[in-house]
Amino acid sequence: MQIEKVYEPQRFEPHWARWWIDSGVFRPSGASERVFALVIPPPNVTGSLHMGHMLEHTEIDVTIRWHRMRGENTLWLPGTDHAGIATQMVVERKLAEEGTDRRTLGREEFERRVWAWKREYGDTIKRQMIRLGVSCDWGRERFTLDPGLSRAVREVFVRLYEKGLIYRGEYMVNWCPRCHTALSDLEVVKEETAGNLWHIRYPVNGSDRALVVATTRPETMLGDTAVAINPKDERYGDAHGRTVQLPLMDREIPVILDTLADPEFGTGVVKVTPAHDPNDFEAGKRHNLPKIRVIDETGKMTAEAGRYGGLDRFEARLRVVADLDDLGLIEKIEPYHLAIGKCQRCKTVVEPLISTQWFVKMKPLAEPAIRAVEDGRVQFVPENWVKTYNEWMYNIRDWCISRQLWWGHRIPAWYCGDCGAITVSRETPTACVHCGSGWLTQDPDVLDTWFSSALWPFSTLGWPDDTVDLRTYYPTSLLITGFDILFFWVARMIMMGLEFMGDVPFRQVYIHGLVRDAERQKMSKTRGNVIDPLEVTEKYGTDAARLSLLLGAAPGTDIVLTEERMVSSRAFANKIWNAARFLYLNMERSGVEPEVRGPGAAETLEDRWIFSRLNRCAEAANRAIEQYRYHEVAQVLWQFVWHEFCDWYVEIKKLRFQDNSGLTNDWRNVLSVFEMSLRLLHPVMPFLTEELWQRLTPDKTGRPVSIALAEYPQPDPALANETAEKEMEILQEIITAARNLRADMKADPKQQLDGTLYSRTGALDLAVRHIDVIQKLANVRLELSPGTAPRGGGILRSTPEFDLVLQAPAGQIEAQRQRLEKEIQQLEKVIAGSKRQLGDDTFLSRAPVPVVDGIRRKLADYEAQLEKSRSALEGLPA
RNA sequence: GGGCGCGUAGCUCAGUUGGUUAGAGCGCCUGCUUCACACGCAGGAGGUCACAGGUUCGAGUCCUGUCGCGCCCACCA
Repeated sequence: MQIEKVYEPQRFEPHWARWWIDSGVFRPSGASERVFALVIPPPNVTGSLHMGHMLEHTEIDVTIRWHRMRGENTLWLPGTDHAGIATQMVVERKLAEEGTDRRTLGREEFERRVWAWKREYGDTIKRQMIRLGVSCDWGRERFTLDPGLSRAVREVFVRLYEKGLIYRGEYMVNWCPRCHTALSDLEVVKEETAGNLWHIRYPVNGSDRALVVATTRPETMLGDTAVAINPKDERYGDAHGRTVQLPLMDREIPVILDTLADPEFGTGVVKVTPAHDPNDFEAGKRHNLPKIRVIDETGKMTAEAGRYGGLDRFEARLRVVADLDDLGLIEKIEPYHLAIGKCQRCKTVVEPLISTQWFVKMKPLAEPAIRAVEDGRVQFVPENWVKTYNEWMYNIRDWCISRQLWWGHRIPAWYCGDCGAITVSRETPTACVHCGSGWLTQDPDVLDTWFSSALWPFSTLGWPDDTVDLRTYYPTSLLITGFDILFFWVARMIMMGLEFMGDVPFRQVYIHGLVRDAERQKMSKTRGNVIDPLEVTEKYGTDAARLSLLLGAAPGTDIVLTEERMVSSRAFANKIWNAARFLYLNMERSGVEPEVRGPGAAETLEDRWIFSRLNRCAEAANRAIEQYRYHEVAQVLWQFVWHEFCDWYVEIKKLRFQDNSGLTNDWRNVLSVFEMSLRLLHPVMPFLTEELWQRLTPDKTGRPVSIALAEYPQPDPALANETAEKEMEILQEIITAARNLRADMKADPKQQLDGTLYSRTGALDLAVRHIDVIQKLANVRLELSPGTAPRGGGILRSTPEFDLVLQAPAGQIEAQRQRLEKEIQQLEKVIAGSKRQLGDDTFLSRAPVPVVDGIRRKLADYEAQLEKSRSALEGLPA
């Protein structure tokens, strides 16, 4: 058998990757357990894969594999970033045709091309989406891809509309002048920016005085239709009922009394621009003020802005300020920090504009969703996300769902050219429902993508039809996702699920951390600080990348991902690989077939021990996955495989193997433990374990075709063996003590040292039985003697169980002296601590008995140990 | 302004319900090319658990406050 010295993941992953993906979309029948998850982008669509996805998919994948290996059927619902994934597929293919490596392009250029290709290859994209089983309705292009989802979207829209929960209204919306679309509140990101607060004088008509208003956006003054003061603000009593002259526009506008003005802030006087500020808009409604739009959809000043018309809004600001300054109307300018809203997608400064849009009334939908979480029908892991969820749900605002984009589900509303009324309909209407006219035009807008995403848990199962899938799989059991889309998606799925299915969409929501880079920055495509999964999986292997992510994935914490971590994960993969290499090569040498026949009799201590440890490991791993403690899974397996199986078990077994010995019990047990370890590891490191498992069992008859379908090891009380664990522990202590002494005296590793092991306990008998193991692993030759070590016999290390004395080469006792002195110091410290506790009556009376007993026992050990160390120190030659 | 979270070894982080001398990986130091693995083996150094109080027989763990950091939400011009 040829096995490479170093594990080269690239050689094995592509083959299994294909299987991995295919296996994902498998539909069980009569499922008992359901898993609800996002699609894992196929490896050939890596363009859309980033570390955040990878973490999410890894956690999902671990969970799915675990369930499947436990014989529980899973349904994995492929999910939602259809357009993104499909586009990336096209782009990847296009690049491959061109022979361009996407990594040489750079993010920006890549994104640019994605957008270009999106338009150019729209048709191909749609076909690809069909292949992926995803769906999208390309609104502006007027054809429908997936009748299912489109139908569900229209159904929901119509039902909500008929219930009065969807309405069309003129409101202030967040408008992106670059994307030319309205945005929901959530799509606006606030950015702290240094700006100015301009104080502008507005002369009061029929009076000498002027009202000074403070504003951060002077250009909007062109659209002012009032000036507000607080009714309680005594400073401006004389201005009540008067008007002011709006500078630059020479318009007379009223002074209104409104709580909009906060006497504490600025001058206490506010300019009111109902067309360009949400607060002013509300105030304008209260006072029936005209709304003058001075900025248009492209961010340019309108004709209403007089001589500033046509100017860019930022240019206009400079001109307005300059002109006001010329007129001597600038009272002062103070620097001011403000949060400017920007478009999440393109970072353009958002412009609040009055516009007619479609909205969903959220309060009636939010209330049942709040209750569902409160009474535990939906459970968050970790639980503290409930607070965040509630915070948002209790303060929820109506949701602007119409978008002026060219992709998306088109709004099923038609306007009548004759009577102007709206017809909302599931099917394309032939006549206006109000006047019967046939002159109908569909609303050109499309829906927010999150609108259809919110329907995903049931639309993917066939809703609105009453399908078997729907009845079987709704509600699903688990959603794994990031908190960044808690509001965008999770909350809305819960609301829609309750509204249309009458039940929650999922029982549990596991919320993972965000992936951050070494500088603690959130990794995101737009920020450009991503570690490219393509690169790292190629460099370190997908298994190593997965393991690195999992090791950091403690619930409730973010993940800092560094290359160092992947280096060590790769080392672990290599360690497993080489353990296998050792086993397989030795099997050949021994004439053993590389297959597993199940464990043989556990005749030796190390066998009883490793089975007991394996059992504990299985127990911990199962529990950890069940509780979504992925970091613990990884850690527990790492510890067991490396530091128990490799470091001790295999090392001991080396002494047992002889050439051509055939299939001994030793072999059967080693292989059995290794094979079970592979199965335990499989969800965490699928490729490596699959490859090794296949090599281990070349004859597949009677076995699952893949390790992914093999049984996940479950804890078995019959394997637990306290005695073996305790004995092995002492054996390890003896060996470690000997190695310690060797290191202290700087012994040549090749030189076998003589010594004596003294013991009055079972350790002596243990040592007698395992003297070969001790002598080989520590490279010493020991005599065994009952009793305790005599003074001055050599250098010593002792435990409550035994004293080990080695003959020190001359001149190497100084290290021993220092070590003993330090040890004595430490012991004195802990003895003092224990004594203090045991001397305290309240402690004795209140602490539980086992705790007190434990400390008593420990104190006795410490004291015995101290005695030995002191005596050893005194026994050292001066 | 409101809410959430974090501050533990040089670095990145664990530490389930308070209970023996606080852990891991990386890095560092010492010694080893021992025929599975230098992506390795053996050994080692390194922490007043941010600070100050409090509860308790006992606090890294619970409570209060302070300082520092991060995130989310919010219509104060």
